[in-house]
Amino acid sequence: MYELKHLRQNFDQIREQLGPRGADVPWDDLRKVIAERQEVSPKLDGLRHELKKGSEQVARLKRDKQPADQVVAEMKALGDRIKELEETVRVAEERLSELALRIPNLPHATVPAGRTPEDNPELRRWGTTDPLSFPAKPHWEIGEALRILDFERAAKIAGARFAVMSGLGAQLERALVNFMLDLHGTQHGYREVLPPFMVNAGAMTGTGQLPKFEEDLFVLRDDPYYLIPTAEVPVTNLHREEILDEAMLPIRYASYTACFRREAGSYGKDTRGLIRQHQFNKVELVTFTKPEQSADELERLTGHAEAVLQALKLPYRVVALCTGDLGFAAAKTYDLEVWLPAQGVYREISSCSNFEAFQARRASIRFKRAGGKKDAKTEFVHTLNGSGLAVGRTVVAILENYQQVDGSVVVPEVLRPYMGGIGRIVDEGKIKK
RNA sequence: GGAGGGGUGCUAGAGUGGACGAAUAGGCCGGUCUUGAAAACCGGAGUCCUGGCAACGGGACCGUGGGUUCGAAUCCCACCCCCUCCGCCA
Repeated sequence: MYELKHLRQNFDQIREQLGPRGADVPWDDLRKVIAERQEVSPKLDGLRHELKKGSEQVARLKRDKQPADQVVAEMKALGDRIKELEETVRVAEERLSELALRIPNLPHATVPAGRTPEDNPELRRWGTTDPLSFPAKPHWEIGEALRILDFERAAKIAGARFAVMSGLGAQLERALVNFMLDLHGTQHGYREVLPPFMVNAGAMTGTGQLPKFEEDLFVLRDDPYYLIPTAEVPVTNLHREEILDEAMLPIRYASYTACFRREAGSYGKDTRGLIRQHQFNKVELVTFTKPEQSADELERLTGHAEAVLQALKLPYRVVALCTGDLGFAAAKTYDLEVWLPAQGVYREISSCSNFEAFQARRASIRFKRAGGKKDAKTEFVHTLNGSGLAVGRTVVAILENYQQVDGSVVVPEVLRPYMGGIGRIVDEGKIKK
């Protein structure tokens, strides 16, 4: 209902501001269904009012031992009429939300105009990208040679786009998760959350994955659950259908989860290595703020993700997504791209977004101001999230940036306490190639 | 998976098919009293849709969805969730 009201009151403005982003939306159908609902709904309320009065009259008559047959007959007819109208309204509202849930978010005013990723402006760079003193190898070659990454056996037990990590590779992954959670928890003030890795359709709708992107999700065959594509889904939906106290805001969560993505439509892209997997680990930052805080919060959250890269001494740059590259639910997004020397490119390792009230409206996440007037309405919170960071891609960056001429990989200093003091990954030689 | 018991407001917890948007208690907010507080007393409070500048109206909401009825928190059906016991299990 929130969606419907918002849409009805801002219909033309939304349509106009969306511009090409709203190209898929059947605006005329929408307008028609909204009008229909607006026409029938008050009628229905009126009839219900009559029915209520009539029924009260029946009660009074019976109490006074008076005949009520005539009123009962009238009310029966009225009841039938009401049932018809209820069906009409139900169908209209169903159709309405079906259409309305496919409308993307409006870009924030500060989002740069553009059509493709090439139009994304670079905001800043950190670290140096001097070439190595020897030819840089891609991470899959490094990992397979060290026997910490095994794509062949992963294909045997699962399929394409899966990896097995073992030995110090598995330890590196685990060290990164712990390091990131500790950093965000202790230094940055986030509360750690470990949610279910499967959710229901309601949660997926709340954050915007459904109904439009069902083909990107893994679905269970016999139970009504989806595997989460990101911790954003379970963690944002933690407060679905809640009215929060103003004093609770901002709420900041850091959450490790595995993430599952079908990657339908990306055949042939990044087929080698760990870049694009069906399952990967990620530490996600999710925050809820008051509307006036969300712009600052996005900068802050992005900084927290950057802090991980800086601590690991991995070179990166920050780009702002242009209007054409912005995701469905986001109002504004910064991507963090880490330097990969083998390909000589920056690759996305974190995406930090402000969704403003888009998800809050869908998931009904509201708050009430404390000092407000008596009749103050509830307001929608703003939701944000960002990877802090994608763990598999961080392993990629470490393998490639910390590789040595002898094929070993130096462990970044901040991770050593998490790896029993080990400073270098070498081939342990225990597993047959 | 089997058997039984439950889901009511911020919480606990009542609720014979009609006076129930819902008793009562606690908590919360405002006030009186007090140097201040506590206690006591008085008062106030839900969410959503909708009409109206407003005052103030109308409607919906007792896990969810159907059904019976003039009328459902209350009766019937299905589903979901929670608790207890049994089975299975990391």
